[in-house]
Parts: sequence; structure tokens; C-alpha cells
Amino acid sequence: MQLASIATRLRLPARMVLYREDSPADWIFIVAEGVMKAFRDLPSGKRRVMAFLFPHDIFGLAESSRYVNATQSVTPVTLYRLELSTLTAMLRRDSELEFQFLCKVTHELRESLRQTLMVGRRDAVGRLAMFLRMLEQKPRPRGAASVIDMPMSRSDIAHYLGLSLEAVSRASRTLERTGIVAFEGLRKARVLNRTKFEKLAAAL
Amino acid sequence: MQLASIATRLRLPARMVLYREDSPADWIFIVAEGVMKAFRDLPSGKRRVMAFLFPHDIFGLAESSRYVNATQSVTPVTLYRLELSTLTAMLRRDSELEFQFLCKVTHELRESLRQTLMVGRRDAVGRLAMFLRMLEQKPRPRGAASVIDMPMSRSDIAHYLGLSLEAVSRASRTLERTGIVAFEGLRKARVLNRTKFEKLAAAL
DNA sequence: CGTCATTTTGAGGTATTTCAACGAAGGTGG
DNA sequence: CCACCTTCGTTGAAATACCTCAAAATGACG
Repeated sequence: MQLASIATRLRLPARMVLYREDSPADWIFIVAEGVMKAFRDLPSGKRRVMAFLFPHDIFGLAESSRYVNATQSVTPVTLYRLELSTLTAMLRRDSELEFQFLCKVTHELRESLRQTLMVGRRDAVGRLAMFLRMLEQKPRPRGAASVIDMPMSRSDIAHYLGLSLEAVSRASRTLERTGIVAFEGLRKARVLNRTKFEKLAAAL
Repeated sequence: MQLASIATRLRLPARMVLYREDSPADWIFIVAEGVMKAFRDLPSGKRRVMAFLFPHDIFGLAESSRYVNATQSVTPVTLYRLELSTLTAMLRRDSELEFQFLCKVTHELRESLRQTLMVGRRDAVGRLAMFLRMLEQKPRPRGAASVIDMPMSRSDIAHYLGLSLEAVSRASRTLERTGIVAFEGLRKARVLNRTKFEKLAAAL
């Protein structure tokens, strides 16, 4: 996007909190490189990861000038940061840009709907399969085509899927035991049986 | 919205299917009166209600020129219908209108996130409380201030919350038995114990 | 007022959550 | 470069909550 030209470039190491929930929302961010997560800590102490943010994703959704989520880097990241007021001014001036932006938000909406579907499933294995398929569809880093990269921790995945860490662990084990997916370490996965995999991932 | 001026007014009786999933997405709709539901039928035969659409809500989200959901009227409804091509043309011309539209979609995104949070909860009673609070916050029809109107069936609620019909029924019973909510028939509810209600509805 | 659909209620099955403890991984400092 | 420490992940067993199936009760509608 041409927004980059008026944005500030920003680098963050892994595991760094960018902003907290309910803090004043002055900026909008775009991921240039790396992965972030947006999450909320619930009263019960549980944590829900609302989204993983990949390159090209825009984030900084606010309500009444406060961020609705906290965000934290998962890997080292490069971000573009721009003032919200600057952005809205630009959008009003540049209709074409605004339209692009609208498309972007619409896309996010579709993603969110997909996540609702995923979280609504009852079975842990299916949810994990769906998650892996989502990762698979992300633009993969150069080279490794058939390998799914999982930059986030098992615990993050659990919080994203609305499962316990243990359930994710067991679901991984099941996928491996049934020969559908092979895990190499904690950060890589490979689909071995595409047919069964798709059948699982298909929204139950 | 001023979109109404270029839109076709449309009336539907209750329980009428407006369009099906994957059918060509030529139109965008706005609810003027009544309630619609957007849903998907899953391979397993289960149905998921993705959203209830109230007055002022826009719907007709598409992907590759196909609707992503089917929609059906819950009550008799009045809709505004406009061609997608007409809309995009107008948006490009009228920057102010486009901005309004962007805000609208952003709002939908927040709602979707809220639903994700709700569906992700583990307890049926909490989910139902959260749902009732959502209904409560909708602009209520004239008069009845403290009464929550539930135009949709228990079965629709179940499909929206990702629960079985029985679970919704039992959750209602529990809310009633504990004196938190009183149901009058199947279509009206009243919060009796606001404190406990909010505590339940608070995202666990 | 009768019929059909929807909702309620009960009992049993199953998947996930919890709790606890062990094992592995990653990061830091000597 | 290795040892140590802390965090994260795995595994097992028991508890919980929802789902499913079945039947009765209630509500909707002609």
C-alpha cells in the first residue's frame, strides 16, 4: 500500500507488547514483516487470542478511542505506524485509497467470520486442522512450499482456538498418530494425507 | 442513510429465504424493519447462524461474487435492496458516504469479534446471558423498555451460540431458577438481578 | 379445536477441562 | 561452551458440561 510513504517504520523484538487493551488508540499499524497477536485478558484470568496478524494485515481496531485488544509481537516484526487522524484525513481526500481500505476491512470481517466458525466447532482435532489450513494459506516464506510454518506457541494456538493447552497437545498427537500431519519440532508441520486433512478441516 | 433514495424497497413475510449460500451476489441489502438471520449449512448437516440482522444493519457479504451465507427472514421484514455495482459507483463518487460505509463495516467487525468471544465460552448459561445482553442493547421497539424482545426461535439461538437446542432450553431454565432472568412466553425476557446478570454476561 | 412444529425434560455417552507431575526447550550467566 | 533456571509442552487420571437420543408438554396456526 502507498500508505507506507507517510508511515513511520518500526521494529520490535519478539514477545514485545505494543499496546494494551483500553489504552488510547492514537495509531493504526500495518504489519510489514513478522507475526503479531491481538488478545484480550478476561476477568477469569483466561486469555483469548483474537487474531494473528501477518504481513499486510492492518490492526489497531478501536472503540471510543480505545484499543479493544492488546497486541504483542510473536516473532521479531517490522511495522508501519500512522496516526489515526492522519489516516482518516487521507481517506477522505483519496477516494481510491479509501476504497482499498474498505476492501481490507471487509476481508478482515470475512476472516473473523471464519474464526467464529472454527471456534464454534466441538472437536479439538478439527479445530486444529482448520487452524493449520489457515496457516497453510498464508503467503509462505521463500522456499519451503509444502511445510507449514507455525511461528506461535502451542499456548497461543490454544488461546486462539478456545482450547486448553493440553487439548492442543493431544490433538497434535492425534493428527500425527493417524498419519495425517507430521510435525517437525514445534514450529513446522507437513500435511501427509491431504484428503483426510481437508475432510477434517472442512467446517464440521 | 441516504442510500435509501436509490434503493428498492422490499417486503418479506416471516421465514422467507432471501438468497442462498454461494448464489451470485448481485445485491446489497439494508434492514429497514424486522429481523433477518444469516446462516450456513455445514457438511455434517448442522446449521450455524452467523448473525442476526436488525434495522440499520447492512448485509450481503460476498466472496468472489458469491454470497458467503444464506439469509432468511425471522420476522416479517422491510428491506432496501441496491445493486452492488451501483453501490460501489456511488461510494467512489461520494467520499462522505463511503466513510460512513467504512464505519459500518468496522462496526460489523467489532460485532463479529464479540460473537467469537461469545461462541468461545465453555458454559451455556454464560453464553445465553451474553446473547440476551446483546439483544438488550439493540434499539428496542417503542414502549417496552425493560423487556428484552427475542424475535428468533430457541433453535435459532442455539445455532447462533453453537449449542444444542436442549442446552439453550436448560440454560434458560437455569437463569429462571436462579432468579436472574424471567421469561414471559418464548419471546420475552426480563432481567431481574442485574448484578448477577452482568457478572455472567461479562466475558468469562 | 385439532394437528404439526417447537420446546422441555430425563438419562446416558463422550469429549474437553482440570489438576498434577514429568520432560523438553530456550535463555542467561558463569 | 556448559550448567542452571524458567517457561513451555507432554502425558495420565478424574471431574465436568455438553451432546445425543427419546418421549412428553407446550405453543403456533389453520
